Amino acid sequence: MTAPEATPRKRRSPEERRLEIASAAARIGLAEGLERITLRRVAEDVGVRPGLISHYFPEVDGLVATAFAHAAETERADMLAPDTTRPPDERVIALLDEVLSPASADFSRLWLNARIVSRYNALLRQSLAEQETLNRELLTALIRTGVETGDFVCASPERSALLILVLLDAASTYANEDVTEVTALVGALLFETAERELGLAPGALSARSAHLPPAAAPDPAS
Amino acid sequence: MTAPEATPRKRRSPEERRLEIASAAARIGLAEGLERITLRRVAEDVGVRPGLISHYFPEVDGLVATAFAHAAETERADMLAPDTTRPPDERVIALLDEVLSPASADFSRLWLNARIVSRYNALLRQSLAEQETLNRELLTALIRTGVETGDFVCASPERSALLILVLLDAASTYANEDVTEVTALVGALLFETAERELGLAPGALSARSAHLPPAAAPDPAS
DNA sequence: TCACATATTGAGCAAATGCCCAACAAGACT
DNA sequence: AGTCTTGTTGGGCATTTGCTCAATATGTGA
Repeated sequence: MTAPEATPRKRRSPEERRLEIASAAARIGLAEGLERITLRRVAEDVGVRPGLISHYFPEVDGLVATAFAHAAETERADMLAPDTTRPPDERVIALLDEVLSPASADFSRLWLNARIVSRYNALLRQSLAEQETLNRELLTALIRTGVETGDFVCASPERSALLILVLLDAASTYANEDVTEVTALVGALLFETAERELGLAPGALSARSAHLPPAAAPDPAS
Repeated sequence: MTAPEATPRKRRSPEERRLEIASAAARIGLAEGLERITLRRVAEDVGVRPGLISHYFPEVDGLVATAFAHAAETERADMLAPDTTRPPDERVIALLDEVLSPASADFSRLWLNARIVSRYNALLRQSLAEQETLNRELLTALIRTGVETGDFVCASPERSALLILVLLDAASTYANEDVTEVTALVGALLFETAERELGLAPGALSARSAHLPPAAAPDPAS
């Protein structure tokens, strides 16, 4: 049925091709898992012969690491890009909402996946550490900005950034299953914790959450 | 150097052999990852030919699922076994301490690992869901007991159990890296959250934690 | 228009994995 | 001791994977 479809050989600049391969690999890793990034699978997606993939990435481990980095950068550009046009609190809300949204389930899974695979892949391990650091630095910077503008009150932005990032991970650990229940629960805790860490009144963030967890009614009186 | 070491053929009862294989697979999965559970690898550990593994587990997926279940049951027996001899609060503290301890890093990793691999392994997916449910039920029961004895005040034990379990996952997500910082941070949040969920005074649990996070000084006044 | 640098292919090797099955022998039973 | 059930082996086949390398042809520059 499906003819082998021998496309006429197409020649590209090394940089262009490298990027094309990395993108394809990132797409596969994101949609199907990092384990599915194989020479032949990527080659097929790019419309090229497996040998060419090896030519640009002498070892698959490097390709996987690059693919992860590529995806992580894409995600970061979406969620943590320095953006001076919006107030810090609004940016924090957007970040939390984004990660809690089902739309980012693939990215959440990818991070988990990377943590597991990095056990056997030193390059990926390094890439993971770098991306983690970058995210933490950007969130720290965002919190610092908020402190400077007077929006936040926070003794240790690095500490708070880490705590929030870990909780974001937690919220997405169950990215496989019916997330609704877990998301709602952890989402509430996440907003609550963020508010506390950033010196905000309860509800200051969660009340303006688009994705807002059902009834985040803080009820201190039992 | 290493002679093939042809051990004299040893015959066992099916149940015994099955358990032996499952244990070996669990050990491998725990120490090196579920991806390392292969017919030949397990056979080598058991001291048997690969064909025999196939005989007891017609498909590797089933063996992996069984191995995970085996490990999860072992862990549960250690941390969540019904135990009427100790008061509920003490048992909760022991649970949190246990998971935060570096000694349980392998188990934490295994759960993450299972979540990832279950994407390609339907049997493992089912096993994972079962083990999750069992853990949640046991923790729910523990909280219920605490409510009955008057130790805890908790509107929804199921809800609280889930939240605590998710946070435990979060604490161990970074089981690969230098956990110290993350563990301390999330550990503090974990105890704090548990205390809130169970209607306890701040510090009621954390103050008695053996593994206790450094300075869990609740400081409501900024 | 033609040559040339090099991006790309085609073919293949070695290793690892899952799975199958006929033959073998350990140990229980008579 | 001999028999017979069945746990166990040995060998092998089909796939998939990473990687190599000489040969090919594309598109640029002379």
